Amino acid sequence: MRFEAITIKDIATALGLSTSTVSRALRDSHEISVETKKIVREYAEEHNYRPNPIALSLKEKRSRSIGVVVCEIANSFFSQIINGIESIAYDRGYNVIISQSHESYKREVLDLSYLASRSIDGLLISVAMETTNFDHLKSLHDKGLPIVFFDRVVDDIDTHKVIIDNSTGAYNATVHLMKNGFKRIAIVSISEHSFIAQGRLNGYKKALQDNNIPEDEKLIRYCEHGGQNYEELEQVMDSLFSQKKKPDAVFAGSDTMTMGILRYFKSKKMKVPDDIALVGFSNSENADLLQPALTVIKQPAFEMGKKATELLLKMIEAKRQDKTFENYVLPAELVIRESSEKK
Amino acid sequence: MRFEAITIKDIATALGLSTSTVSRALRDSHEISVETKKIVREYAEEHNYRPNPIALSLKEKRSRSIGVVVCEIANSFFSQIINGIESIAYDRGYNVIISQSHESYKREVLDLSYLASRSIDGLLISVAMETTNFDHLKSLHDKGLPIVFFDRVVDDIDTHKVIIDNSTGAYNATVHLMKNGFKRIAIVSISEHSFIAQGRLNGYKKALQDNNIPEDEKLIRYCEHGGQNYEELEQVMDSLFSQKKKPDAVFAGSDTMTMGILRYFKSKKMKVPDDIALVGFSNSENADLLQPALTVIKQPAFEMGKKATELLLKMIEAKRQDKTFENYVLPAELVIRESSEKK
DNA sequence: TTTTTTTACGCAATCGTTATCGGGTTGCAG
DNA sequence: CTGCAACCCGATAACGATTGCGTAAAAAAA
Repeated sequence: MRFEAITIKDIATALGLSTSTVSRALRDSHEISVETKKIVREYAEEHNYRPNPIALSLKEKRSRSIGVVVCEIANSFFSQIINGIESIAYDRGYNVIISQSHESYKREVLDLSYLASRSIDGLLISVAMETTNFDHLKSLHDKGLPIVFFDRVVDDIDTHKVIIDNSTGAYNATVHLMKNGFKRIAIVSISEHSFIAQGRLNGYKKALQDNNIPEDEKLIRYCEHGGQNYEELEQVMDSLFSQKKKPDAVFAGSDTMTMGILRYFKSKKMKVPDDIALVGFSNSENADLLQPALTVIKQPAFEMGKKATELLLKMIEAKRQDKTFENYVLPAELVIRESSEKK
Repeated sequence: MRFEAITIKDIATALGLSTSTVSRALRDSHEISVETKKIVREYAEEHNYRPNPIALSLKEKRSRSIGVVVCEIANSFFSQIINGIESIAYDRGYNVIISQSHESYKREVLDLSYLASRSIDGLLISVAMETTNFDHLKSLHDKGLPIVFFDRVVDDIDTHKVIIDNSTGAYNATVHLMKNGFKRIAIVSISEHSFIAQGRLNGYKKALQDNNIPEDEKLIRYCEHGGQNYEELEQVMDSLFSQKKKPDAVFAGSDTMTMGILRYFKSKKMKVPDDIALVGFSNSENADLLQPALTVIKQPAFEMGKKATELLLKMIEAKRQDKTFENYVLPAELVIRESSEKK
């Protein structure tokens, strides 16, 4: 606060001491007498002195702020993650600067240069779906900026990563559908290049294999933009359901897509689960209130944010940099509801 | 970035100039020769020089960051607002520091002292539902901190405010229910003390009056904690529906409560809208996918965030403080769906 | 030619804080 | 009585950037 903020200098002149003495007294240095400390502290307390964080940052060459890049704040999965990030950062006295990439590579590069110019101490990022070139991240990493990836990670940058066990999540969901009698299970996935899509696809395929159901490429579809625009999703769905042998269940690869697909079914008057079953990744708080109540794979978003932040702060505050990095994998939970029940 | 960040001093020594010359060259001062400017600029460009924002903050006595206090990030209404805030702040080069009050007065006070200690240039706040004493805000306001209230405002602090037209929103929703033939319309509102609850209640009452329906106090209920915990809501609903003359429609006063009430009805096997109609405030993106598709009053959250931020930045960047403040009122939109249709 | 003005740059202070160095006073052992 | 810690504290220099002031040299005016 610039508003008549009291500084160490003010205390010094008021008490007839030097700034260094005041500074030391407040930091409880042994080379200041007990009485002086007491006087200084009381005065500081009384006048509600707070060290100027900006001056400290300048001196310590650290901003005590961390940058966060997500695609969208207004997406329950990411807002829950941010919640987790905040909860740790707040406790440890760090600022959180949030930027959104809106899944755009260009915007992500811009965000990063902005964050770098704000001199962040570390970075938490879930890369945009569009991003296939990681030079902007590599260059920051090479310069020594502590980075922790979460959810959408970059394989060939060596640092901490916090991910969901996408494979097992997808596996469980697929097995669940098969157990409920569905035979032709389609998967609508986000961009094929993405790390996450790979994991989810692998789980899906493994589930088919383990149950001796042959893969059918016609049942595997991708949305390059992750269903951010409904039109893309609609096209993909149209092509999926214009086939002769239609799927009897759909497994949706992201929150936005799960909702989009449900919306698609409604618009086509397809009854879920009677005409078609649906299971999808989703962190919506209200999946139980949907029509039908949706079977979802729920991700521990809050924990993810917490864990990623803890790892980042550990890196930032480490005396010397550690060369061993964690690859923290969180389980995804299958919540079974109506949308996957055969009638 | 502390990572080998290039400073003005580095440029100066590299080019055999003084820091002042470099600084002025970069700021395009007229007292630097064209050639020198060119040399400096090229060198700066080449080495990707960025002025250290922390040093600037210290000098200019402003942090270029604004504080935001909301009750919950992971609530679509507020995350949409934050989205709006970010969109403006980002463009104007401001940081956004977000804190959550979780509707707790204590936490709100803590948040504010934290933000103040982070030396924010201005504050955007939607006060917690618990908060009835505003001294913490008044004291900051008196010290000269620019504040803009949004959504939940404080009447007796004189500054910019951005609110939703709660009264008209509630009025339209109530009239809509009456037009659809509902007679006993209950309102379940957030804390009675709140500014918002008052507006919504007034709209509700006015709608009844205008249609010559007598008010019935038994149909007006409050949740002190705004339905943050389901138990509170359940109790209120139980008492509402244990009456002899039961309501045939419910008007819910907040996003959380709207979802909670729908959940309540489902748990009690009450069919919406056949047994009971429901209309509520909600900014959920998926209200159309609910069972039943929900008639909601949707608030222009994104715009609200934008407008509040614009006003705040205007205050912050004003040479002299203006004494006339805007009370910006945004319209709420009634989106009609199944949950309010009589069959 | 001399004086004045302009040009183009450097010096040093400043923002708030801490670290380094140094200095004066006291107590105590040699 | 001297020397040397121990104790308490002050002056100063950073951190990176801006800015008022000073000034040498060049240009213009006298």
